[in-house]
Amino acid sequence: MIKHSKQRDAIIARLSGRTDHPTAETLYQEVKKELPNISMGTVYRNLKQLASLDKILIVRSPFGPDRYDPIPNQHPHFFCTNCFAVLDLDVDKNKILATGQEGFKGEIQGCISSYHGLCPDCLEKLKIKN
Amino acid sequence: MIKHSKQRDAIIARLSGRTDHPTAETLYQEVKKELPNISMGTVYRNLKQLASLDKILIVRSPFGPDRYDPIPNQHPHFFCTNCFAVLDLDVDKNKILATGQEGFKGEIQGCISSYHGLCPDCLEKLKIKN
DNA sequence: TATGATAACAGTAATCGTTACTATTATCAG
DNA sequence: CTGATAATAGTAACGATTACTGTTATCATA
Repeated sequence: MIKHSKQRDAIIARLSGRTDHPTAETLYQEVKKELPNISMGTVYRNLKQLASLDKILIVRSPFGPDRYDPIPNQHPHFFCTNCFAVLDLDVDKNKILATGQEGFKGEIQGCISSYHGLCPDCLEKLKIKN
Repeated sequence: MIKHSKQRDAIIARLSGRTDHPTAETLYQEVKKELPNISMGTVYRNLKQLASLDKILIVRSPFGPDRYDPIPNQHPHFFCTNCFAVLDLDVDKNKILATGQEGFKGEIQGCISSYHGLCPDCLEKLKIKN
């Protein structure tokens, strides 16, 4: 049975609406301003709980620590190798899932596809430089 | 300048030809039988070096520790949520890459797609049970 | 509105996978 | 052979995350 907590509220409030996929550390630092005594354990515990309730998404980064996404349904992400930004990509997931299933005898339950390279901003900056 | 080492040879020998995507720990335990004094640091160092020379592939698992693949070119993997096996999948990578690029203003340099679910073995065992 | 069960907490210690450090050893070009 | 240095074994440290523990907050029921 789930009980209400202001810590969890604050974490959700900080995460929702964002598209920058913050880390647990970032969320911790930000929520701390509002609730100075909150601890990392609380942040991790709640993020994990929210993910298991399909309210948010944990995005495993190929580089650093996990990132958190307020959009709960699995979707592809783009990881900038230059500035480490994480962007949402609009890819037809079903198309990719279908691609994977061809000739596979097991049961595919999901697909996580991540792209990497230079984000639009970094590409632009590089173009100006050269 | 790269110098030859029997430790590296042993690691390559143990990994090549395999399709089970062992962890660094597994390789360490196995190579240890041949070279009892080898240390984990040596295993990690060499695996990393080999990957940077595109001789092997580091496969980041969504569950546990990294897995290592003797096939050096990036290709999709299937992760069994039941037995944690990692399988190679034969998917047209270019198709997935193309899917990602639609309308994206940055520069996509690569794509890693991983599938998860039940591997053929686990699916079969589950079918027999029910 | 009390009360008791327990979910959630803060603070801290521990864990896991991996990387860094250091003094020694092995490789190899000249 | 010899000197430069890549690679090593052993160990310590690291970052991200999870587990533990005693206390506090929530909330269904009385």
